[in-house]
Amino acid sequence: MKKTGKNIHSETICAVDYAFQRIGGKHKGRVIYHLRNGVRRYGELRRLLTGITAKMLTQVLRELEQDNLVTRHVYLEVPPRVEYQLTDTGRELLPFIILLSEWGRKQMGMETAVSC
Amino acid sequence: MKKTGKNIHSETICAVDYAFQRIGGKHKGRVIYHLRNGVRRYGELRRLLTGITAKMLTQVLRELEQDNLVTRHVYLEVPPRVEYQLTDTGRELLPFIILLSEWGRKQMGMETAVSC
DNA sequence: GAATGTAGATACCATTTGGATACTATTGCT
DNA sequence: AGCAATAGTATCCAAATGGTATCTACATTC
Repeated sequence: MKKTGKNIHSETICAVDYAFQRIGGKHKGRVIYHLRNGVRRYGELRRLLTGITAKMLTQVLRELEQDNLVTRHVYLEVPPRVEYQLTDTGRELLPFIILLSEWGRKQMGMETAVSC
Repeated sequence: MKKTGKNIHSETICAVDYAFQRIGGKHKGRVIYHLRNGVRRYGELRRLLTGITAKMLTQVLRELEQDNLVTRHVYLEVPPRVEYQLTDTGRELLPFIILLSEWGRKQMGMETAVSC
């Protein structure tokens, strides 16, 4: 519970700002990118997104869920299973993320470039 | 002078991360957006980017300059005149920013939507 | 001589964000 | 009984980010 106040995009007026608030942040783009091919389990994402801590991954996923960019599906099993998937709205962002990653790859120089 | 260390994208390996480091942050997208039609003076940008302080605008512009996304042209006049412009690399980002702003506008609902 | 305008710089503070570490619950496996 | 696996929480701390207020230089204008 984050105090109170401007947690959800408050009164943004600028569409560019608005969009950046939804996909900005350190890891959001990368999470969306790794959901590009469909369903992923929590643990899978954690292994894919090297350098992210459990706390951050959870936090980012929750924000994306609240933002209606991913869905979270909990299976009542033990050990637990939770699957994440892009919503239609989230999928609409994919072209952008993918193009951006291509731009990034180009800028980095092909040697160092890694899909992710 | 920001301490020392990982100021310039350190050793990012992920192209998505890399791209977000270059255009992420609270105002970068919007600054790029407002440079979409060519040259802008510092003061113009400040008036266009409502809600940004002089400090932040300067900081963002300097980062974009270091990142080779904008050029800074100082005229030795009094009162001073400084003009900013996108580089070719920066211009390559425009399609994405514009698409993103369209996505944002769509998401916001047309009523509230404002170009910027 | 004082005020105005431009494009900042600088110091200081508050908030936000991110990270390290340890901990939980439950079942199956050995 | 003890351990592994999954999907997290909780707590505390460090760093990054953003904001406020004040200051500068210099020519022009009042």
